[in-house]
Amino acid sequence: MNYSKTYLKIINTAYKLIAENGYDKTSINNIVKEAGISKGGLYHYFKSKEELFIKVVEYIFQSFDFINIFNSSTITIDNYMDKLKNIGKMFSLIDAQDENYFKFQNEFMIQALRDENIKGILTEIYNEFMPMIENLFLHLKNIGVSLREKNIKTLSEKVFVFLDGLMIYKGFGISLDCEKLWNSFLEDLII
Amino acid sequence: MNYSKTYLKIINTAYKLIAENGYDKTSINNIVKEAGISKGGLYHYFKSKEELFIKVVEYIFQSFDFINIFNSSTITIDNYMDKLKNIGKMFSLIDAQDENYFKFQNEFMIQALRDENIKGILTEIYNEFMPMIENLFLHLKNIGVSLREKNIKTLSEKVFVFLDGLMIYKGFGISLDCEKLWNSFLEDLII
DNA sequence: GTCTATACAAAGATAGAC
DNA sequence: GTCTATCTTTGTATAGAC
Repeated sequence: MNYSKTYLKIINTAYKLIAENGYDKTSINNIVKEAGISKGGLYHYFKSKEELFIKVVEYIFQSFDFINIFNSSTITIDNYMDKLKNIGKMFSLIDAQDENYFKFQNEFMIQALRDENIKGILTEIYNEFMPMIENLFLHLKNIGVSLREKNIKTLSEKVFVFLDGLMIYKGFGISLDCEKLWNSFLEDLII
Repeated sequence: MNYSKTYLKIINTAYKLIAENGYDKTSINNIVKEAGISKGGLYHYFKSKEELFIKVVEYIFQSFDFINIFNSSTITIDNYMDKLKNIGKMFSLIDAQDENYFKFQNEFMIQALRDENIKGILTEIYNEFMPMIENLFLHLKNIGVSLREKNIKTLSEKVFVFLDGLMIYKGFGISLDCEKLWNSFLEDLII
C-alpha cells in the first residue's frame, strides 16, 4: 500500500496515544493536536474514530509475523527445546523494538469487548493463531516428544492462556521475567 | 456497615453497567436512569464518578474470600491434589453466582492502568494474593510434594499468570473449560 | 435525602473556504 | 488535501427548592 505522509502520521500518533492512555481517553482533539494537523484533515482520511482505530489495528498487526514464530517445519527432536524457548524471547525482542506494542494489544482486546467490528478482527487473529499452536504440538508429538498432556487441543489452549497471560502482564507494565516463566512453563509440559 | 437502600441501589447498578459496558462507556446519566433515581441523589452519596467506582470495587472485593481458597492449613499429602483442583472449581462457582464478576474484575484492572487511586487498590490485592500462593507451595514442598520448578517464587508467578489468564478469558466471555485447563496445568507442576 | 434545572467543558462530527 | 468555524450531543458536576 502507498500511504501518504499525513495518513501515516495520524496512524502512528493514534497508535502511540491509544497505547499510552487507552481508546476512550484518547480524543480526536488529542490526536490532531499531537500530530500537528487539523480535525478536518483527519476526517478527510477517516470517517470516524472507530474506523481510525480499526485501521491502526490492521496496520500494526500486518507487521507482526505470527507464522514465522510458530513455524514447525524446521523443528527436530534435537532442536525443539531451543525453538520453543525462542517463543519466550519474542517478549524481550518486541519490547526492545516497540515499547507500546503490548499496551496497544491490551487496548485492542478491551475494545473488542465493546465493539462488534473490532471483535471481528480479534476473532480472525484467534482463528489464525490457535491452529498454529495446535500444529506445532502435533508436530512435536509426531517427532517423538513426550508431552504430559495427551490431548492436543487442551494442551494448545493451556499454552494460549499462559502466553496471553504473559502478554497482558507486559501490557500492564508489571515487571515479570517472561522469558524465565515461559521456560519453566515449557519444561513442565514435557516428560 | 449499614448502607441505605438508595446507596446500595447505586452501587449495584454501577457494578452491573460497568461490568457490561466498561467504565468509560458507563455515564452517570446511564446509572441514574437505570437505578431510577436522580443525578442530585447520586451526588449526595458520591462526590465524583471516580469515588463511586472505588466504592463499588471495595464493596465487591470485600465479599470475596481469597484467604479461604488458598488456605494451606488443612492440606496433607493425601488430599493436596483435590484441594488444588478446588481452586479451579471456583471459576464455575463464581460464574453461577454472579455472571458479571469476571467482567467487572477485568474493568477494574483496566482502570487501574489509568488511575493512580484505583491502581493502589489493585496493588493491595496483589500484595495479599501473591504471598498466599507462595505459602501454599512452600507448604506443599514441606509436606513432601515433588514440584518440578524448585524456585517457589518462579513457581508462584507462573501459577499467578495462568490463573489470571483464565480469569481474563472468563471476563472476555471466551468459552474455555477453565476447570479442565487448570487441572492439566496442575498435573504438569508435579513430578 | 431526593428532586429539577442548569452550568460548563469536551466529545465526535460536518460545512465550506482556500 | 488541509484549514477554520461551527453544530450537536453528551459528559461531569453543582445550586437550590422541597
